[in-house]
Amino acid sequence: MVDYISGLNDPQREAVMHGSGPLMIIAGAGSGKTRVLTYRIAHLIDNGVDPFRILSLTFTNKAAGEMRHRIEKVVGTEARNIWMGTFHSVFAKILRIEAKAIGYTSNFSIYDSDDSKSLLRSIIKEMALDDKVYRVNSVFSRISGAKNRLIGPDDYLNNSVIQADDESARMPHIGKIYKQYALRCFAANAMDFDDLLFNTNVLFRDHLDILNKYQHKFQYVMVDEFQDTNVSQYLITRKLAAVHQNICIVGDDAQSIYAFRGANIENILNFQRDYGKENVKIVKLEENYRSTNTIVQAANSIIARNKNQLEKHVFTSNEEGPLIDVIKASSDNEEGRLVASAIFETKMNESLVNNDFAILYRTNAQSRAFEEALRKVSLKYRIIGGLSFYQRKEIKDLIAYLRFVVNQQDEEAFKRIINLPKRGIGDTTIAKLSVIAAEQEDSIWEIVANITKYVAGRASFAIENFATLIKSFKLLLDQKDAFEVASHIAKTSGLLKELYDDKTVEGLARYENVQELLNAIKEFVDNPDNEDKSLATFLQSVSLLTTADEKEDDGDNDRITLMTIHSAKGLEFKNVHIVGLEEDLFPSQMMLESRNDLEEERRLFYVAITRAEKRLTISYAETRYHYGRLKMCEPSRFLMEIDQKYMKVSKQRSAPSRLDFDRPERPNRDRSESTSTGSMAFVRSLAQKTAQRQTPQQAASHTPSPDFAPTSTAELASGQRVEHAKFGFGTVKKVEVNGTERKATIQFEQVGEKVLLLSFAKLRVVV
DNA sequence: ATCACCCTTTTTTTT
DNA sequence: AAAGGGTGAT
Repeated sequence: MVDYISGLNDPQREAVMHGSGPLMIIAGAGSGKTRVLTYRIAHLIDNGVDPFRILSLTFTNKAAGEMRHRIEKVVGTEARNIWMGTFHSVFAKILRIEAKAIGYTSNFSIYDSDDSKSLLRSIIKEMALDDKVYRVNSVFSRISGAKNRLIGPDDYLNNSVIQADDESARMPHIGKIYKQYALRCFAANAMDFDDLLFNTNVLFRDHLDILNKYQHKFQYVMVDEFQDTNVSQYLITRKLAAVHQNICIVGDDAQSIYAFRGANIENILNFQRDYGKENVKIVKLEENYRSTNTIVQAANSIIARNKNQLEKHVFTSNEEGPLIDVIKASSDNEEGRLVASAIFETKMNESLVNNDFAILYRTNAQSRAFEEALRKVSLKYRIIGGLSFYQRKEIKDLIAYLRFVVNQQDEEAFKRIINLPKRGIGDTTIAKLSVIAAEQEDSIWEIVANITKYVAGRASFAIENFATLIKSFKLLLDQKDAFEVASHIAKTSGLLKELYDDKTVEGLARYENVQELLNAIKEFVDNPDNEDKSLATFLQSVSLLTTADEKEDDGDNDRITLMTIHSAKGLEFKNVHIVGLEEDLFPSQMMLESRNDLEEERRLFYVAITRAEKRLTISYAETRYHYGRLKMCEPSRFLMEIDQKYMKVSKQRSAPSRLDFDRPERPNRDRSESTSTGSMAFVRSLAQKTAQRQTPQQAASHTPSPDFAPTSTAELASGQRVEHAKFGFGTVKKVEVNGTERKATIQFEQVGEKVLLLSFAKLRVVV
């Protein structure tokens, strides 16, 4: 037997050895939490607990896979039988088994947020509501918020507080939309992400026999990243653990960064209340083994500003380590270059590998500048998250076919494929079909499948062909495996041919992507670990992939990792660059405006800092292209909030850009008192320090950055002078569109010293 | 029915 | 920047 106890410190050992009864582990960043969780499960199995009776909920499927692997090393292949995965994937699996009890069938579809929003769009249109008032995003987030608090459509409509709230937000009909949305999802035999948890709660509430079955099955329940669970998830775990009371939660309130999707820090406090303060064993893991003292203390200095936090003192006995480097760049592109060259230098000086580096940003859109810069210095990188493989149009198209063949009630999949490839079935025809379906009180598929009964003529011919196609695919479902069905569908539907005929670069890439999807299905079928090889199961696993789950490239795996801070949770790197430390970007303006939650942004920064083991570098840019427009940026307040004694200002590596000469006026905005002046003072001090450090040679070698303004747009009117950032190109005497003088939007791009005008179809600018 | 083009809007993080 | 929606031509 592997000795896994002796290497642990006291609290870690306590947590591992704790037998039955509720256990709460408050685990600071880098305190060896995963190790504890792994050994704890291994310890249980060693002591005779059946792996089938252990449920372990993790944050990503990848984390689950890794943990399973580590447990396997200790206890052997038995580890395969542990129930492990994300909340969504584990309960989707249970819902699939128990679907009948709540009126679904086991081949239900899972709507992703695009599907949900598209359905909401249709509903808002059908209800003749103003989509300017009822914006899909806000409607969706309100419905999602309600579901996460276990408020169903009827509860929503009957809740006077919520109704008053909607009233004051001038969206009194959200309840009706919610109700309609729920009905339509049900009719489509589909669940959205929130439904997977909501319906699990419904299942356990209304079917005590089923609840009982799982309560007894799961003798031990573990929940990792407990601070990121919402009420709906919390109640599921509470119900499941109610019989054995062997529930172990691991969390860190300082790393709660998902309140925006309903996560509730209160859950940690509720835990003690629910199981009785005297019954709950609490273990605090406060020693950080990951990072240098500088990094640990700097992180503490950030989080110390938050009012809402549990008492905890994270410390380390690691070495002091280098100070945190601060890089100031004049633009987002320059930030990319500076970070790339800093990584290059560190890598050479300390003989490190690409895997030792990570670049963490607040928003996915920030990755571009770093990608370009890294490519220029030939450093390999990988991007986690962003526009993922499964969100690409061609992939979603094929998946929509697969979904529809598995479940003909899937309305969103139907809308996607009915005229794809083009088969002459337009909006009018689809609208007609919906009308007939409503009249007959039948599903659209029933009408489509028997179209000749209802409509005759040209349109019906195309529909009949479509129906025949789908019926032929359905027949294959029972005879062939998922891969054969999928590749047959890809070929026969005409999707693959359409992409094959597209010989553009993008077309080629799309064709390869579809092949890649087919490969993934092949792998799924060939993988002996998968008991259930049905297409339905494949589709489910695909829709519940998390960003961290994305497949690694098989070839060269030594790569710098680029990702959002959210995706970085649970990971660690020797060298970390946190970039884009600008006010309104990080902390995010939206977060401050919509939820006024600076504390969550601070925790996010805390998470980012604590990813670093040895060296932390923070950077910001003074100007940035944001949604296509050049924006002047102020350094983030977070730069000041870090205890300054842990920071040093790096030498400025390039000249102030020409942008400095013609900054556009900042729009007037009420900045809150002290922060503004404070951060400006900080910038000045940075500038001073920088100036002092600069040698005369450096000052003389200022070269203007070559790639400043990739593209931008400008409104032009007659007589207006056209200027943008670093270049001007004269006065516009006239702007003509089809011979008529008018205002116009033009696009221009700088290539070297020249300015090219783009997008000229009908526009002539006379200078 | 489909396409090309233009204008407007959005504007974070993720299961 | 990118995506959605609308319009007029084919």
